[in-house]
Amino acid sequence: MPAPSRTSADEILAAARAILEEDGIDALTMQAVAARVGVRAPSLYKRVADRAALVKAVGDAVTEDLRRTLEPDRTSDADAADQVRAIAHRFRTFVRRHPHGYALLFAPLPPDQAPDAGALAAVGRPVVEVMARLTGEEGALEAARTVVAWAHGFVTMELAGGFRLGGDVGAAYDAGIKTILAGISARAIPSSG
Amino acid sequence: MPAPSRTSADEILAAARAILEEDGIDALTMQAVAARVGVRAPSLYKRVADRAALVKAVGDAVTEDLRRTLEPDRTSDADAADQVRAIAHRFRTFVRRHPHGYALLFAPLPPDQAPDAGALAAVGRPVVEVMARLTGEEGALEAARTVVAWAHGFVTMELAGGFRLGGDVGAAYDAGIKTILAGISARAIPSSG
DNA sequence: ACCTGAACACCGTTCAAGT
DNA sequence: ACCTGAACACCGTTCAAGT
Repeated sequence: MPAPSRTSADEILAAARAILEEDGIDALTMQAVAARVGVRAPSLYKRVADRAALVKAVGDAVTEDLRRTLEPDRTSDADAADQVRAIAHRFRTFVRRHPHGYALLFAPLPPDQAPDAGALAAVGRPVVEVMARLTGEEGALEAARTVVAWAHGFVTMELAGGFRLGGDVGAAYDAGIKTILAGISARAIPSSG
Repeated sequence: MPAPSRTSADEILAAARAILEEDGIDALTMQAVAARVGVRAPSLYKRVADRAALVKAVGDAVTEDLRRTLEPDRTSDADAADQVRAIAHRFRTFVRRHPHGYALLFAPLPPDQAPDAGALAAVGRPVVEVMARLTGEEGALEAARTVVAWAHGFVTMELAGGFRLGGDVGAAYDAGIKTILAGISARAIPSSG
């Protein structure tokens, strides 16, 4: 006799993400996920291979959300530097809203739990695209990497409490990106845009 | 009848660090540490409060090693920009030699396992010190934060595999720091040094 | 076809009992 | 004093048995 499904892979993934964001990675147990979707832990294995696959799926979902968040506004007529600043601002807002999710993307995880590295690398593509208008195509990738590394480092250290030494962290963030952009301009011959 | 000690807090800490560096944080179990020092797991509780305290001690020890690694060479007569580049280079070398240890410093850990945030923040002090010669005292802290955030972000993404898209990563690192320093120079009025 | 309790391996931790 | 086996709570995972 067929027994009706009481949950689904999507519901399990959503529950896992909610638990992660609320209580962190250590709280993301199979039993907690099962309780949240209303089954017992063994039933989860009908939908997901194991906990590692579930953690990976969560990381991949966060990656995709972040990618969408950073998509450039191609209808904007703001100058390229301002568009980079806008992307950087959306990035920091995302990370502050999803601190546990973002931390998962760079957590020291065994390979079977780590999110797809290619997809994660592709998240920075909008920055390369906009940067090409500041540096030309040749220098765009390197300049984008510098901006992305700085932004990632800044928010990671902010989350870790490394910037408590004073002042307005948001203002420091905007000052930082202006410094980076100034360095990029000083070292590149801008093209038309 | 007193029983002789078969291990010590120092030996336990060293064993924990070795296991972390060899096999990562998930391999750092009380049983693995106990086996390495030649006792059973319950005996560890005579020397360390619990696993959380041991993980924190490992992180604090890594922090202290990193702090020593980044100390500026105060006898050097290299110009300030070259000294910043030298510190950045020692930083990347340290992280590549101790990837699991460095990852631990920014891992999403419960508060009782996280390394001391104040000590971690103090690791960047040499950068502030040298930067003051480029920017003056007022701008040194902000400029140092920008360099530190960028360097941290760069190596973190390098470890996560985010820079596979090609080329010489070491050269990209040096190019990045030159860009940052150019931006700092462009936005600051240098003092004498 | 899916769900469940029971079972197993593993880990952190406590504690009474050994020396 | 320190060490140990046994025990407990917890977690991931498998599987035979239910519907």
